[in-house]
Amino acid sequence: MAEASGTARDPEAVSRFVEHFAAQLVEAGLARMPARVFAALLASDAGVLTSAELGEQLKISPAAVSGAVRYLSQVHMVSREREPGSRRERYRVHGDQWYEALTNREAIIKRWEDALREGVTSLGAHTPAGRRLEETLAFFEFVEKEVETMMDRWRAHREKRFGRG
Amino acid sequence: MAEASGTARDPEAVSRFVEHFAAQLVEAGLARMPARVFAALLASDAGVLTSAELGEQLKISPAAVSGAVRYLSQVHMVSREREPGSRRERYRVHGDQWYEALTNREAIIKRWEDALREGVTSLGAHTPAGRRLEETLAFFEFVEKEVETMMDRWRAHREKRFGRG
DNA sequence: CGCTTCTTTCAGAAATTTGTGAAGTTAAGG
DNA sequence: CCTTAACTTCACAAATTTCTGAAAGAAGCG
Repeated sequence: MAEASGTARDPEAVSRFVEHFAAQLVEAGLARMPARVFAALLASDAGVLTSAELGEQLKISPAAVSGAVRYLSQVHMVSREREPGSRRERYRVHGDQWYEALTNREAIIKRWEDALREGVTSLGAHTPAGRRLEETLAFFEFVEKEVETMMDRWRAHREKRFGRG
Repeated sequence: MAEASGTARDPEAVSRFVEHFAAQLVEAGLARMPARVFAALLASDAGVLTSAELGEQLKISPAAVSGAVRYLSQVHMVSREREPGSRRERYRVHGDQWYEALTNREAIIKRWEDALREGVTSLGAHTPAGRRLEETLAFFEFVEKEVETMMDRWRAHREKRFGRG
């Protein structure tokens, strides 16, 4: 079907993957443009693309690219680089760092925990509702700890299977 | 401020918690009405509320309640019960089952994995992009396994700390 | 069986979100 | 410094989502 050999990539095959994977990300709650930009980076051979390349490949305006990458770098799913001696900006998925970011819903979990703690206090720790909130809180605290050790195990697993990036 | 003793609950304190916690859930990607309904259930003493109670407490129409609980039970965050000999429906957060549901983004992860596998094939497993997708896939497969054992550990931890529900 | 009470469905108004074009800003390179 | 290439910001039009009121659909109870 596609001439998958040598150096040329089939842009259609790439696009199919990008749109399909982006759709899954959208379903999981990511906004559309960030999802598409991220998928495009993930599917690029170098793991790096310029704004212009992103805009062209995804058929979106510079403004849309700008908004998407701003979001993505805020949540550390991509990093931006200035290619020296040029005003072109480049965006990169960093193999490692992005799924670390995924599990780093930490900021979010922390806020859940804060809200729950407040609830326990204001509803009363000795009430049934208070106790339910307390248990929920305990769950998140537990998960938080576990995720940390899980990522350690992943890094070990990864190195064994793929070598040090 | 609130008469937090005895039996009466301060509706304002409850509402404050409900809206605050719901806001966090919304930020994490949940739709507004499901978030509010869920928070209300979580903050209720019995862990159970009828449609009418939800509508009244949250100042929303029966239609909105209906839509929210349909979604919530689809993703197993609440269960619905028919109180026998009445056409009142009741909705419950089940202590245990709901955070199991939270970690059961399984369906979603599975679809991510499918999309990634497709990408590996169509971009070529030997290409740089293909290899990146492969590693990402490996990460999700790893997480999937880990989450399972984590939930086992949680159940043990929970029982020790809170007793069997 | 019909009445009544509760829930669901549906069409549409209102609010929100999204993506664009155009103007504005920054910095490289003469 | 001035020009120019690149990115960003902003206001707005379009698309989408959200919630409601109203009508239709179940199911207990007489």
